[in-house]
Amino acid sequence: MVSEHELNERKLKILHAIIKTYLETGEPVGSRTISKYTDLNLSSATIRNEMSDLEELGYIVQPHTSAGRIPSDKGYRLYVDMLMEEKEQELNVREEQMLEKADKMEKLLKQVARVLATNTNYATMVSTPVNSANKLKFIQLSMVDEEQIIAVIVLGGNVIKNRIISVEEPLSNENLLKLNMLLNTTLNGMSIEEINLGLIARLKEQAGIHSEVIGSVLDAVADAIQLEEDMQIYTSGTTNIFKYPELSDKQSAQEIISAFEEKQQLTELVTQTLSKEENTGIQVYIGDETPVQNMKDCSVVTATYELGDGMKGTIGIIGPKRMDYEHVLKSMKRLQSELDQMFHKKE
Amino acid sequence: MVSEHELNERKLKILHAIIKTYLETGEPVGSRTISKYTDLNLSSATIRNEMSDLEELGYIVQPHTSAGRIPSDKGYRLYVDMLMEEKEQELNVREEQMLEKADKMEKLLKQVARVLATNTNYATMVSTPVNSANKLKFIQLSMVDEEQIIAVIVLGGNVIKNRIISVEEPLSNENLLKLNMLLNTTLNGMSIEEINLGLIARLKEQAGIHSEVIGSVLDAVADAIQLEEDMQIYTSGTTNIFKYPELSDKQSAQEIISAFEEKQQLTELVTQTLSKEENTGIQVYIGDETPVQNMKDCSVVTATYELGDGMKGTIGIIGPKRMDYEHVLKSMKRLQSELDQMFHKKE
DNA sequence: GTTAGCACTCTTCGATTTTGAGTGCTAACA
DNA sequence: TGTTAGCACTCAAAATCGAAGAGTGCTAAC
Repeated sequence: MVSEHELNERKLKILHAIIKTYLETGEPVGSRTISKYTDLNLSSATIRNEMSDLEELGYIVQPHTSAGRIPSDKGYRLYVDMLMEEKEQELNVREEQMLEKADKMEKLLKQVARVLATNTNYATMVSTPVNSANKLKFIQLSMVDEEQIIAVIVLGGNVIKNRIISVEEPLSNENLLKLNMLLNTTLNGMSIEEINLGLIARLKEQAGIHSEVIGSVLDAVADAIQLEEDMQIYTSGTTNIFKYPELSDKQSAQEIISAFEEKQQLTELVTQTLSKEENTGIQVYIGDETPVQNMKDCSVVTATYELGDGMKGTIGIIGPKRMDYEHVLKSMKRLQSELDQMFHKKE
Repeated sequence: MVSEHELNERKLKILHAIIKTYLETGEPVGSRTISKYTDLNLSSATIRNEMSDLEELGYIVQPHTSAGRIPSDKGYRLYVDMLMEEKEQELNVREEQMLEKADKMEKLLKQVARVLATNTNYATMVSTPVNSANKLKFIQLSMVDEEQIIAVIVLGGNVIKNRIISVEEPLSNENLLKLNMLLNTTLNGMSIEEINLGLIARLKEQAGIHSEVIGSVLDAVADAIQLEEDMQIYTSGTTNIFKYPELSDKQSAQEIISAFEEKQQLTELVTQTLSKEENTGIQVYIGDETPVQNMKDCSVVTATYELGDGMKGTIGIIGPKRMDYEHVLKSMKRLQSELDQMFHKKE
């Protein structure tokens, strides 16, 4: 971690100025620029000396001799942690409207991804909410036709799952009713961890001749309750990466886009994000810090949102390391609170 | 359409040779190459004369003077329609295994997309099957808790939909049973078109005090039965386009990748494909022929697959115009029949 | 400690040249 | 009459060259 002894105030100011201008221009920044556009009133030569020190300390690097300096990962990290001041951001009415319209959760989340992408000019992702400790709320079996039973399973947060179960011979209405009763009274409010072998054995016993149906049902329940399976991830603005030359060479572009298409890696990012419990729920990964290998030349900002009932989802922004962190963090926070409002208005 | 008078056999042979070598190399092909690598035994000068004719007829074009020739869209079209001979293709055991493993439909389709992408080196898409004339098979209402009813709707092909309906006061078990009976006897086997206002009015009347629940339920049914809503599209190998220089400049790449991310355009492609009833179910769009604007510099090959019950889905391959049509068509046909087998084995 | 000045390094950009593939045309040939 | 050798010509792509310019590091003076 950065000690204060390492950098005096002047060095900090210079570093700040370097990073800020680099975020805007994307070009290496030289000593002359800093000397002119800050209120330090130092000559370029002095700046050069300081820059030389900063480079030695690892906060900035030179792409090649006789080029200006650009921030290193360590420099960015310092910037995000200490230097950056967050500016107030006005509400954008148009976005507001876009979000209002979305009626269903799924559409809403897609919309969120899109709004965020157009608003920030980075690539974005939004995961559907999942529940790490999900509880059973309701089970119902019904005969669809002679050979098939449909099991409707409602989890906390009104997540609905269905499974079709095939049986040799139809169950009578009466038996079905009994079975439903049995299942509901026994399993209601239970989480997946609580449904153990002993319980299953007991259930089967009570079900008598229908024990094999119980087995199938419990399999279905266990299957349905697995969260990863049905976490969806929506992405938007992937092609925004082409706006940043440092990411749009074939090699990088290919890696990043692959990660966005094969959702596997994003899933990884989401689970990792959700597992870390931070106070604000917002995390910044710079370069190598990211859990997604394919994005090691990017910065990734994630936020978690909550629905109550323990349901949590993740929003992510992926862009170049010279990302406009102030803007992004601000947008994230706004979205977070907006989603919060929406979901809590609904209930 | 191409008349036979326009091209004698020698011209056809030369055109064939040009296209074939261009498909392999991706570079404009000159007269010398053709004269050397065919059994025509003609000098390059003669070939040049013929090529000049072929250009005048619009089958090939010259990117610039003093370059070789490349096929025009018209040339490709002739090739696909007449010239191409499909070579036999050996079964690939590894793919076979990959496909076998997938247990659920969703996974299977994702797998199909992936296999096809790695096998062909093009970008691929697979749509989940939808039913253009879907019928209601089963409806069941249940109380989840005091204020919420869950409606489970099963459509032909065992497609299951759920809707949650809020009510002011709970329905008694008895009433629920009646309502279920009423709904099932009335609506069973009906398609969306058959559920008209008269029927709805009659239903509401019979339901008595629960008429407003009926209204909500029917809304839910209508909503659930809409096909577009829940057609999913899986893509794979989008980044394969970077393998073809003619598609990997920023402009094109961005357009194509956007189309793959925002599924809107692909949905368009699917509906268009499904609406055209061809004998083999395989279609080839070359360049401007494609329904997807963003892919006008590509060739698109689509195939439809069937599940019975009128459920149909689409597989698509998107690549450069100089696509290996033989290989692609062969792969498509194989996949088609393989999927057919699988789905009919299951039932 | 700060700064002016200067030599030096590298990239970038444009202009120019070179190279090589490929054509079209003409004249000769079978 | 169709085929071919030969040659002049064209043009894109690659290589070469020479500023121009941005920026640095170092030294010496303030």
